[in-house]
Amino acid sequence: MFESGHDLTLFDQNTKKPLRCRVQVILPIDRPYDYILPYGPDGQQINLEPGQIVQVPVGRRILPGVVWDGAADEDVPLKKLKEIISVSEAIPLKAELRKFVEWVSSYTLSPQGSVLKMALSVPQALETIVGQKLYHLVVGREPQEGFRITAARQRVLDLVSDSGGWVLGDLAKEAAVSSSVIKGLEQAGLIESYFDRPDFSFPAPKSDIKGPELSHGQREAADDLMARVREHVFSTVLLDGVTGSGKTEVYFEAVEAAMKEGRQVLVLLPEIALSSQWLDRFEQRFGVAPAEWHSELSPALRRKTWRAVSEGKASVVVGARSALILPYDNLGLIIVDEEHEGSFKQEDGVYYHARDMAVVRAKCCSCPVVLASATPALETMINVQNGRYDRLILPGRHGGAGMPDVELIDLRFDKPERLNTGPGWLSQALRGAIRKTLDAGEQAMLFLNRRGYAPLTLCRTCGHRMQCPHCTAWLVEHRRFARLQCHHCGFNTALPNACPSCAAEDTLVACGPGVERIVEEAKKLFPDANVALMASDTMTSPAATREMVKSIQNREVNLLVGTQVVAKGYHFPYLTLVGVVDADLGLFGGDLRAAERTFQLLHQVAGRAGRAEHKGRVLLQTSDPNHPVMQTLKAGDRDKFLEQEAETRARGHLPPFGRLAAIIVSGPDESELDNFCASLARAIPQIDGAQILGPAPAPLALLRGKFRRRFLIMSKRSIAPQGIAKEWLSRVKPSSRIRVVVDIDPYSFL
DNA sequence: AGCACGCCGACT
DNA sequence: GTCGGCGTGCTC
Repeated sequence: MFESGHDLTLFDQNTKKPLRCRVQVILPIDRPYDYILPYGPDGQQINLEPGQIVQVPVGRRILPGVVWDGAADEDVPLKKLKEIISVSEAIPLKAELRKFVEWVSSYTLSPQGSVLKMALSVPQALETIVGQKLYHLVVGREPQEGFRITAARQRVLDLVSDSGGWVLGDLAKEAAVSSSVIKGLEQAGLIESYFDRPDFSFPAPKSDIKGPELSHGQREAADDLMARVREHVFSTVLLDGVTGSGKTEVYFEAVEAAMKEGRQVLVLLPEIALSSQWLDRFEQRFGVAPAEWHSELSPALRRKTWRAVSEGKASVVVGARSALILPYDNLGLIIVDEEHEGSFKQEDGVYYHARDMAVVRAKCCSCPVVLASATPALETMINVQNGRYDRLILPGRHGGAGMPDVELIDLRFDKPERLNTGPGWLSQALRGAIRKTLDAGEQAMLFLNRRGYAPLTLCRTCGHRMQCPHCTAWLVEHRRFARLQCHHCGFNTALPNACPSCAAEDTLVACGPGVERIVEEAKKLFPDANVALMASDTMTSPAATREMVKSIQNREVNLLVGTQVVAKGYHFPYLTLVGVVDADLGLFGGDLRAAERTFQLLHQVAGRAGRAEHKGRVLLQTSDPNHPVMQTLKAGDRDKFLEQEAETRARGHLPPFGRLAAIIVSGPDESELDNFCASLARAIPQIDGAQILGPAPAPLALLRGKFRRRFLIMSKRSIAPQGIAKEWLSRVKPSSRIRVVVDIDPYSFL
């Protein structure tokens, strides 16, 4: 395009060709495009360095992009080329981040532009930041002849004589004048305006605050971490310690060491929304709040944080997985807390596991990464065993409280514990234990990882089951709202009076328990108790959560019913009994990590019992008491569980002893989908050390109105499934109505 | 991801 | 005869 008006200077003096460079734009495209370098005021082209952030025309839009490494392709015809529109004042992306983007892209099989888009997720941060126009007094200036200081003008002058600057609107309002009065004063030179470039820095954490006294074991671990931080070399270390062993205090020492080195720290947490307690602890330790990074941030705060991170003005960032790809100025330490948490796996857009990518990021930055957990993922433990990761073990519980006793309540029909009076979900044994706990003035908690009142509603007359119209899933009754809800797509409908199938009235019955139903039963059984419900839909705001936690901590509530949100690190010092209503719940569904997740969750829930001077007691209601998960929970033997789980996985060549990639094919037309899957199946390659299963209907065969099928690539550890997937899928072209996504290292089997 | 181009049904 | 549905393909 020659519309730029630079016809005379468009060509380089020597080659007579305009200079070009490669720019990766934030489109789902996996290679950079070529662009003509921009022209300076002197008509000369301005050379740009890799990493510089630019705005470029793409089609008929203008998009951000990044100047990429490597030479432009001189074969692209000149008439196709467009000129770079502008260069952002933001700091160029470092080589280490560009490498990381390339790595994530090739590992996840996502287009490079999609990965880059996550790094440039704040378009406002790339623009030139002007700031607010502020007015202040010109000191010592006398009004010119004929310029009268009226009462209105005087009010303005009185206000602007203070030290700060005034925004036009505020000043006019406060002085009760119109903006023309202010403009007039500016014209007369009595006041002047300036642009206040906002300060994007976060207050530096104070490192002079003395941390808590560490035990000998904690001190040793902390010293090890601090030494790693000072070395500036990549290493991965598992910080392994039970709940209450002080993992946070230990890694805070490493955080402090990094700050003293002048380097930034990233702390990844699984659920930032639920971590107000974490933030409080940080503030206590370091005197200031850290920079936060998660989806709830306001646009203004996002911009400020992005800039501060890239300019090294935020020394500690706490965030969800997306904080991993921010443009750090000098990252010196990454901490992944609760590293076993499944929510670190992102499953939309770019499918990546933040824990594993954190290790790669640390490698790119030559810094240590700390994985902290009381129940490490099997993957992590195996990496410790084969020497890829180091491990620091924190001894025992802090403050002397022992681990709680775990007992199993056998729910099988012939067992006496099951007997109870009337219908209900709480066995006689559990009821008795709750009674005793309440009578002793202590707190009890009932755990059931299922929201709502009942997971299934059916018609007593015709047997019709209330199902989501968009998903293969039952609708869950939420009695508090008299509604039926789909927990997969959010579909929501009023609980009908009559059966939608046979029109019989008042025949719909709730089947199975959800937490709301447990609350109902608990209130009936223990009318004297103060029962409270803690679930994600009752903790809608941080304030509501704080309120709830407070009412438990000061014992207004003595019988708590909760879903997995109660497992997340709250301290309830008077809680001595935990009853798990259905310990087997997570074991179903053919998920390869079902046992592991159940163990982790129940272990964590069990850890809620008995933290202060009182010993805790945990009762697990199970129909499968001989299951390894139940047996190892009872024995309190985490490593035994991991050992058994490792054996099971090794036998099935499952991760981490083999590799998996899921291919999810979806579309609105079922027969078209099946046809495509058949042609994919015909093209399945024969590869030594790998096999491809499928197509199988994905467990949620219908999700959000789309039909889904699934293939699974299983390969030996030595073979990367990425290559297989790429080669195989490239041979069968889907129609545009069919979507194919590749999920490397899948976690969710939905 | 957008956005335009392109080819078949209900309308001013 | 056109307006507009969304299927298809491209973006340096």
